[in-house]
Formats: sequence, structure tokens, C-alpha cells
Amino acid sequence: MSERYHIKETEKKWQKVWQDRKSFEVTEDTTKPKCYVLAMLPYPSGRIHVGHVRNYTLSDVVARYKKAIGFNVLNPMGWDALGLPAENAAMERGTHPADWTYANIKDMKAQLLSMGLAIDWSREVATCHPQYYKHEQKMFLEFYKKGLAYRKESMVNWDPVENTVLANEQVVDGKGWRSGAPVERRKLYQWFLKITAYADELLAGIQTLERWPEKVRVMQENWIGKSQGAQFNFDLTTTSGQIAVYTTRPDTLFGASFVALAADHPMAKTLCAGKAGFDDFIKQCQANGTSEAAIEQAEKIGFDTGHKVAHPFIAGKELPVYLANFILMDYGTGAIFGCPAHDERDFAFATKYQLPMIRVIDGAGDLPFTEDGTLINSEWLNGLTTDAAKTAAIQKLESLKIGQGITKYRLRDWGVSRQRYWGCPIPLVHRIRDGAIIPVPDDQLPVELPHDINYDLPGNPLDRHPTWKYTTCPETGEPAIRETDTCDTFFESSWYFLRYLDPRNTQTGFSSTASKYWMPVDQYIGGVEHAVLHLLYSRFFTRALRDCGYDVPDEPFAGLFTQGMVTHATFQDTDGKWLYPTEVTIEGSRATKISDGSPVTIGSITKMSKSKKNTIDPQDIIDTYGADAARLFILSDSPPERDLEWTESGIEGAWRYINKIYRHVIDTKELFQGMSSEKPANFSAGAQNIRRATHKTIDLVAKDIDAFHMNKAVARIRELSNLLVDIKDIKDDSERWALREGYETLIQLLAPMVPHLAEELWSELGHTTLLADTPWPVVDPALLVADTITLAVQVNGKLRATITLSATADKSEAEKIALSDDNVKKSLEGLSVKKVIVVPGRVVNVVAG
RNA sequence: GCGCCCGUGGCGGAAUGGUAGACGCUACGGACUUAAAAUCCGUUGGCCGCAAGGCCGUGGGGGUUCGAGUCCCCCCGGGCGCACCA
Repeated sequence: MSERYHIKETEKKWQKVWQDRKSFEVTEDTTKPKCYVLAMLPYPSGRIHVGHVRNYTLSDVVARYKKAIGFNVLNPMGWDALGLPAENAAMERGTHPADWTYANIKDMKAQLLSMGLAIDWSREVATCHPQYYKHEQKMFLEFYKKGLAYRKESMVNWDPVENTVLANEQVVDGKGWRSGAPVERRKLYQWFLKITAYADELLAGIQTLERWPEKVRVMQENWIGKSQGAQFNFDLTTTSGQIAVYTTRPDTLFGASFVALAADHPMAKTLCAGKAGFDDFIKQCQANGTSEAAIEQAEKIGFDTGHKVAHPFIAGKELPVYLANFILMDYGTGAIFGCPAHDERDFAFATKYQLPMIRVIDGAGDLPFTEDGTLINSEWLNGLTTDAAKTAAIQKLESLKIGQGITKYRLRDWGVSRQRYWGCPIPLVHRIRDGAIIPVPDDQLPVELPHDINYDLPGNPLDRHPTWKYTTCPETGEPAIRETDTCDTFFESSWYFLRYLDPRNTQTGFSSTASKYWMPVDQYIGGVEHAVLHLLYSRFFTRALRDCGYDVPDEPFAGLFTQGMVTHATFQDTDGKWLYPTEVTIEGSRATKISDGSPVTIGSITKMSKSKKNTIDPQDIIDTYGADAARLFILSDSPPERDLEWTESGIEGAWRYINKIYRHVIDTKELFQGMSSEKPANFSAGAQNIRRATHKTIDLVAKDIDAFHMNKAVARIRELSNLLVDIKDIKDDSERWALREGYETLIQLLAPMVPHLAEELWSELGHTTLLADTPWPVVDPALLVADTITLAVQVNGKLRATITLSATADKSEAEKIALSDDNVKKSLEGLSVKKVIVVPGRVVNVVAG
């Protein structure tokens, strides 16, 4: 009788062995090809969630597999440790953000360790550590000196109660997400990184990202949003001056019926000075947040400035100048000409303010007509196509010396300023005498966050700290004030993958040697929610570092995989209150509350979220079923790019499988006692069958892992184990040898998925070296070729029989055997054979009529 | 609105244009047990048939092909992304 598998003890045991033997610690080893496997670093909330487990299981399978096939694999882990949640916790519970963060890191690390990940923990980094942000501050200053970091006034979402700037995501229905106060649009001095300087390069680089999902590449392209058009000036006729506009449709200029400026356009105030209703209009525009959703929902409203401009192509024609809320100051020139006949927004605006609509593109269909066509009502442009008319119009604007063809981007510079404490301080000081901005010298970095802060008042604790910000100018020794803005936390995550390469270097963020060896990341794995911002910022950051003299490739991530979400059913009690899955018991299709047996409604299956309480704590799962079961279930149930539905029965199935394999190996291993390790010269038919299945599985599993088809890889492994487990008696020594080869291979193939079980069984089979250090089994190609094959036989495309024949049989032989099959003959009764199609190894199709 | 992805048993999902439903979950029947759990054996797309076997079947409709879940066109349903970007 076999022993039970002691999951917890066994998993702990091997975790300790791997740690003690530094199995996954690596250095730059030029004798081996390198493979940099990277999982997106977690925010240390204190608890891992199932999404983390999925992410790190996937990266672990890749890391362990790549190591087995001979790569020097770097698989690091760290903590995205700065940011708002620590400050919220500090405000709610009176803890210090640093204490809260480091305590969370400790808890979460213990949880990750219990997953048995093949991580080089010696490279662990926390972005809140001064030795991390020290190098980041140096990079900021290098960007500053190169003109890639600059300060300008810009519009922000201002929460008047919290006294801080809110990100767009923190504005809900025009109100601050915490305070509930209406958000104002305010102008503030903010720090920016000049990502727009790299717009073209970032766009072109997308073409080289062959191992990125198409979806993500398209999203980045859209985000960069390159457009070609014309920029030109309208002369004001009612006062002196000009209005610059940008358009992608210079061909429709003869259809222009108004000019509109953004409400916050610099000329708005001067044009409207003293006009009744102007202040109200501006207030109305400001009432809406800066979020794109908020702007979209707003009705189009305008304000007639009373001023007019001259049409550049039509002598004597004047167009009214409006302010309009749908014009964005941040795009183009913040001003447009409106052509209501051929633009939906202009059409809506013109309808409301009863402005003329002049059709200049011929075509069927009602106005607004936004497709290309042939020009009409446009003097010298008449008869031209849209494209030709664009070129002609731009030429004319250039010859009149009032404008030119131009390329614009939707991408805006990256605002990195946050009026927050728990972020990386921007290492600059403002000299009081003249307001000069002076970099903090390298030898004074890092500019550390002060520890003694309080949250008694709203706003930025750095700004009201009694001493921290008061300093002296490093150049003159005069009084100066530190910059109190800290960096957006996307700043830390834009280069953490470089810090992993050389994490304890005190002189520089990372060495050239390390970067040249390890970069780029070969396989990056994470959630699709970072498809644009994090990934685009990182791509920009490496280029900016490159231009500051660092040894980094243009593209940091050669391969990217984005995993799906983890979902779970939702439960509600009779009062409609959400219940945790642990509060509910399910029998068949009926669910009841454990506490009082009352009925429970099973709701939709959605992304796990705290608000709907449909969450599973991975630690509970690991404690109950073990890390291997959790890993196996996550890998086997769905393709990794799709959503995964977490089910109790699924995790139990994985747990059963692990116990079953353990039992069978323990029960079978006596068979292998004392047998020779020498490969038999001849194999019996039975042995040959086992070996074919074994080697076919090695081949398929490797291909599946390479293609990220982890669910299929698991299915193949289960097929092999089903076959091995069904072998009840051994007929000869060659079969015994083949069976041992089968079991050993099974264990090796299982290792990336369920490493603890595999390591345990490997040692049970008498191996004294670690499976983690054992190379992947080698396929014998001769065993991938079967000696007999099964062919489908169709009559007029319908399956009528299957025939088995020798692999060496030729087409005519296959045809002969197919036509002599009884069932095929029956189907052909009364018909004459017209043609026989034989696809070797696949099918015989008899066409008859 | 634009772009992309997806629709296959009760469920998750497999199928280089070539035997649809691999692998698993659930459910049901049986063995073992005083009993239960665990485990093991079997059945599990629908319909007809004692069986051999047959018919139908991959959201719906058309098409290409010897052959379509897979390719093309139209429609329906679901998801994701983008969006006053001039």
C-alpha cells in the first residue's frame, strides 16, 4: 500500500533545497545562451491575488523550461513599492507609508516563496529604497540636462478638498474619488518628460516587435496617433493678429464656415475681454474634468467672440470666431476651422449655432459626409480627388506664406509630477533669489524622503514639512527650496528591469556589462492593462537612457505575452448582499449560505473584485491543496491569453491528479529496483509503443510551451500518464526499461508545471542530483515516425471507414485497401467511382456519382 | 461610430483545409466499504437501431473545394481597445 503524498512538507522541503543550493541564482555566463524572463513586478499590497499566481506561474514555466533546454535564465522579482495606496493606508490607520510598505513586502514575499518559483531572489529590489531611487534621480537629472525633462504650466484635475492633483482615473463623474468634491481644472507648473521627441521612433519601433501581441501594437500605434495635415494662419479682420489652426482636411477649406478656439486658448481672453457671458462660459467648460470620457459626454457649446477672420482663399469672405468646449488646447494649435458639411462635430456645432453648411465633396448620402470624394464648390480645387486636393491646398498655403504641411501626434509629453509624499523626490532645488532651477549634485544623491511626516492636513506633506524643503543652492550657497513634487510611479517601473541586472551597484543604475549580456528581456509576461502606458514609457525610457550614454537596446522587451483575467462566479444572499465564495456551499445547481442555510443567488462570472467579493485568496488554496495544484489548475484549464474561470472542482481535479501520479510512481518504482540503466539493444512491440508515446509527448510538450499553449501541454502530459498508469504488467526487460523511461520523462515534463512533485518523484526514483538542474529529455526522432498509420476513408466527403496500413504504403496501395473495405463498398453501391483522392497520412476520399 | 478578437457537448476547451469534441470538469451507473470519504471500472453531443451501422451537428444564411469548425461574402450575438485628436 502506498504512502500518502505529504504536500505541505514536501513543497517546503524542496523550496528550502532550491534556496540553499542557490539553484536559480545566475551570473553572466558567456558559455551559455541567455534568456531573460520577466514578470511584471507587483505592487506590495500585502496579499497576493490569483492574477499574480497566474502571472508568476506562467513566467515560472517559461523560466524552468528554458533552463532545462540549456539557457542561462534570469528570472527576477521585486516590488513596485511607491505610490498612493501606502499614503491612503497611512491616513486611515496612522501607520507610516514606509513601515506599511516594508511589512507588506515581507508578507507578500513569504506568499510568493510558497509558490516555489524559480526566482533569483538575490536580485530582489524595492523601488522605495533610496538605493533604488538614487539612480533614478541621476537619470532624471541626465534627462533634464539633455532637455528631455522640463517644467511647464499645464491644466490638471485639482481636488479642492484634498489640495492635490488627481490622475484622470481618480476623477469619477467629475468629482474626486475620495473627497467627492467637484474637480476643477487648474493651471499648475508640472514636470514633463519629452516622450513626444521620440514619437516617430516609438512608432517605427513597433514594426520590429514581432513577438508582441498584435492587439498591443495596435493600441500603441493609436496612442501615438500620427496624423498628416496642414497648419496655417487666419488673419483677424476685426483686430490685429492671427489665429493658427491645424487640420487634416485642408481640401475642405472652401467649405469652412467658422473658426473655433479652445476655451483655454491664450487668445481667448484677449478676444473676449469684457464680453458678457464670457466668464460663465469659461466656468462651464472648467466644470468638466479633463478626462476624455468627461469631455466626450459634454454637449457642444460655443461662445461667439464677435471677431472675424478672413478666408485665405476667398477674397472678401469672413468667418466668425467662436470659443468651443470641444476644442482641445493640447492637440494641434488649440484652434480649428469648422467645415460642417464634412465633419460630424462641426456639423453638430453649426446646427446648434445656425452656421452655413457648404458641401465641397461630391458624393451620395446626407451631410455630414466624411468620406473621400471629388471636390466641388471649390474654385481651383474642383474635380480633384480628396488626396490631390489636400496636396494642392497645402501648396497654395505655402505659396501664400501663411502655412505648411505638417505631421502631428496625439501623444503628449508625459507629466511626471505628483504632489505626493510617497514617491521619488525630483532632485532639483529652486534658488529663492532668482528662481533658478539647480540640479542636486551627484554626490548629494539620493535626495531622501524625510521620515517625520504627518497627514493631519490635506495636501502634500513634503510641501508643509518644517525643515525638509529648506536648503541651499549647491552652486552659490544661497537659500533655496527643494522641489516638492515627486515622480509618477510609472517612472520606477520604466527601468526596474535594468536594475535587476546589477541590483547592488552603488555607482550606477546598472553596468554596461550586465546590460549587454542580459538585455533585451526575452519574454515579458503581464496583464494587458499595461498595454499602453507602462510599456510605452519603458520603450521611451530605454531610448532616453541610450541617448544619455547608457548601454541599452532600443527595445527593452523583445517578446511580450499578455495573460487573461481570472474570473469567478458571484454570490448574493436574499438581501442582495455580496458573499465570498467561502461563505457559500454549492450542491448541484443550488447554492446556500453556510451560516444559516438560506438560499443564495449565483450571479454572473466576472473578474475577481473586492466589491463583488468573488475573490479567492491564493494562500488559502496553497495551504489546502498545495502550490503545485494551484499552478496545475491555472495552467490546464484555459489558454493563458484568455480569461480563466476559477472553480473549486477545477482545483480539486488538479489536486487529485497530483496525488494519483505520486501514488503510481511510488507503487511502480519497485519494478525498477536493481535494473540496469543500460539501454536494451532491442525493444518488444509493447516497449516500442510506450517509447513512441513518450517521445511524441516530449516533442509536443516542448512545442506547446514554446507557443504558450500551456493547457495543451498539460493535456499531452495527462495523455502520457494515462497510458503509463494503464500498464499493469511487464512482459520483458525492454518493457520495464521503456516504462521507467516513460515515468522519468513524465516527471521531467511535469517539472516546469508542478516543480515540487516532480522534484520529489525524481528523488524517489533514486536520482541524487536535482531535477531543477537536469536537462530536458532528448527526443529520438526515429520514434516520432509510426510504422503503421490510420487513414480516414471518405465517400463523397463523408467518413465511411478507417483503415490501418503500413507507413511505407504508397498511394495506390492505400487506394486499393480503401476500396476493398466492406463499409466503403456498401456506400458505393449503385455508384461509379469517378476519382480517388489520396492525401498521404491523412485521408482517402472516393468521389463517386 | 471606428478598429481588433471571439461564438464548438451540461461546462473549460482540442482539432498544419483532411477521422470534430483530444485533455479535463460535472453528472450518472457499478466495484470496494458496516457506512462514508478516497480510490478503481464504465457511460456521458442529439436522434434512430438488439447490433452492425445510419442520420443530424461547430451562432444563422450563402459561396469556394474532392473535402470547411478552419478560407471568402452577408447577417446575428458577445468581448476588448480607441474616440469631440480637427
